[in-house]
Amino acid sequence: MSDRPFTKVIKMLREVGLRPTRQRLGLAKLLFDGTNQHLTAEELHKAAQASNISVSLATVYNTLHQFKSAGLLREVIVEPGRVYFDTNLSKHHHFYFEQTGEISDIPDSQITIERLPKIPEGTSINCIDMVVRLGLVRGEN
Amino acid sequence: MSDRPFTKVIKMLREVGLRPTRQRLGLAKLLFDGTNQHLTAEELHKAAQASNISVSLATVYNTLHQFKSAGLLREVIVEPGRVYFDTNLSKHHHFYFEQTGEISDIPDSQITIERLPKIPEGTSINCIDMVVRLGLVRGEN
DNA sequence: GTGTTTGCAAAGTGTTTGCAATTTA
DNA sequence: TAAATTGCAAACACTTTGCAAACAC
Repeated sequence: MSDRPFTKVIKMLREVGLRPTRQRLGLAKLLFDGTNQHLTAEELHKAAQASNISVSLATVYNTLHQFKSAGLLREVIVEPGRVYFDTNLSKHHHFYFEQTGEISDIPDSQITIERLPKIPEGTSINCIDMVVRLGLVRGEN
Repeated sequence: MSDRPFTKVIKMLREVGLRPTRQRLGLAKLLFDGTNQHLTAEELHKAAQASNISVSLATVYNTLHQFKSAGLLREVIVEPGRVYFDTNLSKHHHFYFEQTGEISDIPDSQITIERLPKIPEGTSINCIDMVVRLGLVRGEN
């Protein structure tokens, strides 16, 4: 850690037009640590508490949506009633472990969508989300 | 309509071990009319009311899950906080119209997943869900 | 100082559940 | 009659919102 550990994050936030408040800096530091993460708002809130970053759950929700709108995060929907936010912005798809609720990335190099369907006139593709749902072999548990 | 319009549906329900109650028959008739449908519980409940099929929303939820467990329906998740049920049981993927919240089927013949990713040891693929999210061209609205 | 952001608590949305009354076989 | 099913209302999980206080520039 340098003596100005927030410099990069501050810059990142300014670039997308968000004021670098204490809460945003704390959350950004947890999120953009260089690893690919898939977190719900509650998980991030707990992680923040564990790191002594004082921030309310409502602010975590707001911040996640601001980061998403700013293009710093992607939303992943695999389960009813729960939204994951993904720090990996590159083209990729997801494994979803149905037993545990865990999500992990599938590198784009490991999967190929060969033919794309004709899309209705007047529409354009925003994105293609693929989820490979995994269970345990032979009904183990 | 024959004079025994429920014969097929009764048989279908018995085959999956569900008693053919008035509510299930009514909902099944709406769902399995030969077309591919993508309905939420609320939508089905409204459709039932419109057809003078008296059934509570709680029963619609229960019935949809029973039909799903019985393999008569598939669940489609494209949006946080809303579950669609799909009457098309054949292999296929979905278009999702982000403006309207509508879902439509992509025939499996129009799309191909070429290489499948290596899946973690001890797991098996339950299913692969692909959602092609569509917007309007050129930011029209 | 001015506009932005935060945090709380309340409200909202879609879904599930407990249980008594009803229905099915 | 025994077991399954229904419907209501309450509970639920997750998320959003209104607004006064706190903060950033």
